[in-house]
Amino acid sequence: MAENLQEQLYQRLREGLLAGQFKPGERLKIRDLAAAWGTSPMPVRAALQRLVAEGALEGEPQRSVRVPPMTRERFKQIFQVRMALEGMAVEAAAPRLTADELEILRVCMERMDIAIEQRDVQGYLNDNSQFHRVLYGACGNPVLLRTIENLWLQVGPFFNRLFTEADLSLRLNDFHEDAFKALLEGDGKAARFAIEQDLSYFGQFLLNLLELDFAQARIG
Amino acid sequence: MAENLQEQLYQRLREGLLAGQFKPGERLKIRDLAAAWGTSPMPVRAALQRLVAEGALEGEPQRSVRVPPMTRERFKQIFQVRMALEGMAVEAAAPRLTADELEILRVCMERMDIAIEQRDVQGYLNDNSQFHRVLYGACGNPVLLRTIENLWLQVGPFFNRLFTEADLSLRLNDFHEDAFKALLEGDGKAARFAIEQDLSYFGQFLLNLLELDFAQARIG
DNA sequence: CATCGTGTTTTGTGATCACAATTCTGTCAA
DNA sequence: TTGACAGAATTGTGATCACAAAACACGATG
Repeated sequence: MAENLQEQLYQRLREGLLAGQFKPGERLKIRDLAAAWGTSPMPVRAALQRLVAEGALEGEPQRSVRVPPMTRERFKQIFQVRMALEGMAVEAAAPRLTADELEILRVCMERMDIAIEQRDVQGYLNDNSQFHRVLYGACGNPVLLRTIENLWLQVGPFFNRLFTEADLSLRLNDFHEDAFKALLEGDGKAARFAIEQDLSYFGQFLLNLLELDFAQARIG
Repeated sequence: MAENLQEQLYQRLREGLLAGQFKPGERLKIRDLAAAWGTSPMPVRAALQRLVAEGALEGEPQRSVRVPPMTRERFKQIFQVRMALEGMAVEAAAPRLTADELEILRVCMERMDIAIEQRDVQGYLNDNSQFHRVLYGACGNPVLLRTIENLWLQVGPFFNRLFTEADLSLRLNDFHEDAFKALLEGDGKAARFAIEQDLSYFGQFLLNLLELDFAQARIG
């Protein structure tokens, strides 16, 4: 249980980022976090620097690290890479998925349906995350997996923040089902296509939310 | 000139890695490097941790950081991702290349021809690196660019080490010329295809060298 | 001769301190 | 009211030290 202190703090920060607990543009100060966690500044510094190296945070020398604000451009840039890599991961995973993993995917889909019905945003996002994570995890390529996780970390801070229950729509789960059927038949190409459609649909959704957010920022 | 100390050390280590100055499996010890550079262990630690976060070095908790040994599997994994991302970068760069950048590419090709003729391995690798770097740099997607650079950093330590003058072949520059012609005509698809062939050819070459290296290790 | 165990050294990790660069705050001048 | 500027407070960076875990060397034991 007792790992490295800096590793623990890294995990906490990472989860916080993925959960959207930090506002884009917000500056994370070493001493503040150290005081909050009750540690010395040292492991906090290490954890922050690691996140900067991974692209999850941005920091100029001699200046406070901050959560990178999301722009249309950056979102599109990340999206383009995600599309290529996650598509590739699905296609590679298709012939390698075990029965257990398929079962997990099925359960995730069930729970997403329920979450949508109950308008439980947090639950939906969690299961959506797990669905994709399990799927990509079976691709057999750790380098690819790691790169994908990095990209998720870069979009996480903003989309968990913007996505509200008003945006929950049954359509969101359709592509998961398409992908699942294709995977059952071992059709990698079709699964890839379905996931790419999922990303595309979800991505367009988020892009709209981002525009709305900009508009609101201009007013308020 | 005087940036962050840890940034400077990071750059030095990075260059050293790309130049193949460190053997795969070699362990980099904080105090040793600090003594060698004449600094305190602190900025060295930060630089090493950054490289670990980028995947260029590997380190388990409470253990020395080391240069990851290259295996067939890992090489294929990295290669698969490189193929997708570098191909995408070329296609995106094709309509954006300026006349200046095209000129740089042309000069790189010229110099590679000369380097091959003179059996200047180091010169060839430098220009090859610059050729690809300039090409990808024009893709207009910083996220993509950063990811590609990370992957280069992961293969760098081993291929600059294994590639010797015996392996210099004129064929190596053919695909660059194909790509260049396609770029002049603004044909992104063709340029992508040429670069993918280049990667494929070069990658197969390196894979063979890797096998030879394994065989030698088994004997010697 | 091989293998395990023990004591020593090495090495990463975290805390504390010193310093310089940045950021903040309040005041003055246009 | 707005802008710049000087002082103070904040904050990242690097050095030094303390400690525990890992790596190592060497002798005991089968």
